[in-house]
Amino acid sequence: MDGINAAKGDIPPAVSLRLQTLTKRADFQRASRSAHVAKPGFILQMRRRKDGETPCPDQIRVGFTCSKKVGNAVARNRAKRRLREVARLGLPQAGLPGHDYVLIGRKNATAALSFAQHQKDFQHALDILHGTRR
RNA sequence: GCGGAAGGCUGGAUGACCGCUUUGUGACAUACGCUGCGGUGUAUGCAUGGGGAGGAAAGUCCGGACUCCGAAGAGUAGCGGUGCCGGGUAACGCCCGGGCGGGGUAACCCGACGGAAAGCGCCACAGAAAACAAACCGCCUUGGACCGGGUCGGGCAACCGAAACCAGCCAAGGUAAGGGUGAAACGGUGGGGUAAGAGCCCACCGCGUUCCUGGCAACAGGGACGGCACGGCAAGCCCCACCGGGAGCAAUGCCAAAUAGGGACCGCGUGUCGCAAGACGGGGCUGCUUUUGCCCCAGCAGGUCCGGGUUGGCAGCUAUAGCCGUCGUGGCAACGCGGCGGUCAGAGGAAUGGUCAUCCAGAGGUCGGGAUCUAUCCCGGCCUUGGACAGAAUCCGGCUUAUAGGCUUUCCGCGCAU
RNA sequence: GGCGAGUUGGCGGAGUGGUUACGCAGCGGAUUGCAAAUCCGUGUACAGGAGUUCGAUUCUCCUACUCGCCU
Repeated sequence: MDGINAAKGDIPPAVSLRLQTLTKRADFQRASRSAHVAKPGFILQMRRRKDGETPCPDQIRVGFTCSKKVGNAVARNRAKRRLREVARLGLPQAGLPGHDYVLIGRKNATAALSFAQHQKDFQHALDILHGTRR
């Protein structure tokens, strides 16, 4: 273990409430094979990580992605920014530790729907995935 | 006032709450490293201050900087590019000025704009002929034969004979004016000339050669001569002039981690003198040659491939061929030179934002008023709607492509008034 | 991000400056008691836009889309 990775592993538990961003293609592919909920503005996927997969087992990780169907680079980046804001405001309180979440942007709707509607849909989708609502 | 032409600038504004990234400061907290135990370095958090997308950031079409390939020097073969002339520039296929050709009433716009008498190739169909010209029809002359018409003679007539007048036929020759075609037909128009014709001759135009004048040049103007000889295509091959070594920041260098530090093949190769330093010689180094240079000469180093591992971090990485503003100066201009002031994103699955409110452009509807022959236009109120193209990825200079609108300068044509 | 290649009927796939082959599929007919196989016939294409040329699928430029390689 090098010094940098060792330092990350010793971070106190309070810091793990922060969201970490998914970057690896493999993580996205694993998430796509697990449970998902579709909303007009986005698709939410959730996966429980196996033990020992990351140094910090209680961390919530989240990823954002948009296919080329969403539009050009400006449209894709705008969709990802809005989804990132939704996750930043809602996920640290409502998310379960040790899980990976992936938000997928959809054509037109992600940019067009109101922000309050997105937040409502996000909470609803989380409730379904966590099993507290059918 | 209407219609146009050429540029330049701009590319929503303000506020509130919540965030991201970079950087300065702190003597604050946590972790780790070093320690001479005084400290010090790095990372993270916290507090506070500053910076944070474009005119095209795009396409990757050109030119460079930079890095590696052998130090990127010279010549040459091949390949690729550029292509009127002069200037600007680090350089360019870019920009400016000029020439020539084409378009437009004009302002102005457009042009891959060297060479087709160096050579090869192609020109389908149609047409007589598609490239050193030739001669199918036609026109003309001469000769022959005498079927037809006409003429003449004989005969009442049928008919017979003569001459070679007309048309046709055959042969020899002249000619290229005319000929359906085609993208393109071997100078054009007019006159003379001729058997018919023809640059055969003349005038003008076009073309070519040569001389003079102006211009740095492209080229322009004028004179003399020639007498048609020279079709098109070079974004077909090619010739001429000039330019270019190849690859690209996922280049390249360093650190850490991890695996079995593994296997196969190729190339070079055992030199001489000297105690040594070194010298000589041999071999290798981008298609080839050459100059200098580098490496090797006893087992080290080099190359290719296979198998396995990693998919991390740091540098390169953002400011100088700088750029921006302003003043002076040289130049028709592009641009150059000098002074002063300012300094301008550096992310890395990728920040530069999210939400809300108000305002300003804009569009639509409606109401009221005014102008006008009408179409319509102007002013004010209310409601609704609504923001073009588009996101840095090593960095610069260009080109090209996409783009709702708004502001502004100069010029041209027409109409009206003076 | 950088570099390179391609686009021809419904599908695959040649081609070249002068009317775009061929195979499979589709449709119609023949054959058969009915089908399959076989035979005959038939329709449908040069990614889009400019330029060069008498003429462009081909040559040149721009635009759009697709695919591959490089850490």
